[in-house]
Amino acid sequence: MGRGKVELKRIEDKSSRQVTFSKRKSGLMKKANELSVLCDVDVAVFIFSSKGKMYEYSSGSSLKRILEHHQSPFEAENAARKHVLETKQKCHAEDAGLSGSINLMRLINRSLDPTTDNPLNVPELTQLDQHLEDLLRHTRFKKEQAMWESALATVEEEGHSNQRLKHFQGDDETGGRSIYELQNPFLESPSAHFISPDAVDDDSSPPRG
Amino acid sequence: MGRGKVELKRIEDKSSRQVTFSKRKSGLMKKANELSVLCDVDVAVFIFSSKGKMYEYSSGSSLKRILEHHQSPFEAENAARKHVLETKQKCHAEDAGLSGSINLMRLINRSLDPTTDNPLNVPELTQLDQHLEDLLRHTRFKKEQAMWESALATVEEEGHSNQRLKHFQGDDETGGRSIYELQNPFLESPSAHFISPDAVDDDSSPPRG
DNA sequence: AACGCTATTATTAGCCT
DNA sequence: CAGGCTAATAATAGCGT
Repeated sequence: MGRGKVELKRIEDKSSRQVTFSKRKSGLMKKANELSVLCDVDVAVFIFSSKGKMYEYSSGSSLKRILEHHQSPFEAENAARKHVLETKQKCHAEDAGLSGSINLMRLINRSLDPTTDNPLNVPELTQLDQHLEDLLRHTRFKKEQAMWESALATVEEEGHSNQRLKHFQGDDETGGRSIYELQNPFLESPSAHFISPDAVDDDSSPPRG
Repeated sequence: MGRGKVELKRIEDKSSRQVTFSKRKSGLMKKANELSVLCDVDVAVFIFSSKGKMYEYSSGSSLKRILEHHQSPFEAENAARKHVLETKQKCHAEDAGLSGSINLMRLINRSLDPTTDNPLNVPELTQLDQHLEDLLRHTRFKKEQAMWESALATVEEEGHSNQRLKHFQGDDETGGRSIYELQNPFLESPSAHFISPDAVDDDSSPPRG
């Protein structure tokens, strides 16, 4: 929508690409905000320019409350899940875990962006720390569960092709011990990496769209 | 833009709100894609409906490579930073850490969404586990660093109002030991929560916009 | 609830300053 | 390069099916 139609391919001219970026970026964020308000949903938009600069929009409604109340995304999810299980209707508050994860994303992005102009402060880092810890615990639990299920499926498959199902419901004399010993999801090498935490400031043209 | 102008407030009629959501959601994602292609940037859009369902767009260019190569976002960030430090020009590949974090966000979102129709499988959970571990290490390093700086600033401040700066550059006989003993960022209680990892499947109408 | 159809409004490409 | 301007294209609200 302009003086001429435009085809969907990278704009080669650097100058007009920059202009188009600026215009369309604000357009996108306006649209995101409209969607959020009109339809009462949480929206987050992240844009990473080729220079590594991040631009962000997020409809922080329940977000800020979550941040202020120092609630972990896992706690929120847990509460949400309980609520879903209890009522299964009237869904309206249990998105806290999901929209809360927008906040987590923001923290992660800021923590990973070496060119950000406001790096995380200590309370934010502490919060991120706790969130990550919760998430890690949650992830490992899920992994353990998934591995069990996977192993169970395998055994069930084999038992099926051999004779009958007979998948240990209390009376297992199949010879092997138990599926629970097939793998231990918690035994993973910590995979250490080296870190060079110097902050880089190469902000020649700070954007403010 | 339609038969009538619309004001920016929540659409109260549930039906038309749903229709508008569907239409504008695809519109937003189209815009996001256009911005990504035309301006050669990475874009991610996350939408969380009030029912807790997540919709997502992301311009997965370098993303998939990162996922396939099993690269942690921290490694990516580290590599990116090195590259920035070395060349400081020709920025084009070092956004891997940032766009890579989009992938992390996707994993996190899927892991937190109890209503997703494709929960994380074991390789994905393993990958998420490692990413979170890296991020946690990174975050704690940053926190430690930030605490030191904070403490240093405090001491400097006090020294300033007392006499002179004199902030330990090797010859500190100020009486106290060292700022490094003021706080230990790694001493945090693990903050255990209980977990109810049942998967809930309440997918009455799976979206496909 | 999902699709098609316009009348309308919204966004913006190319210029100009 | 950052703002206006305007012609022109794009998105979509309200209907009908």
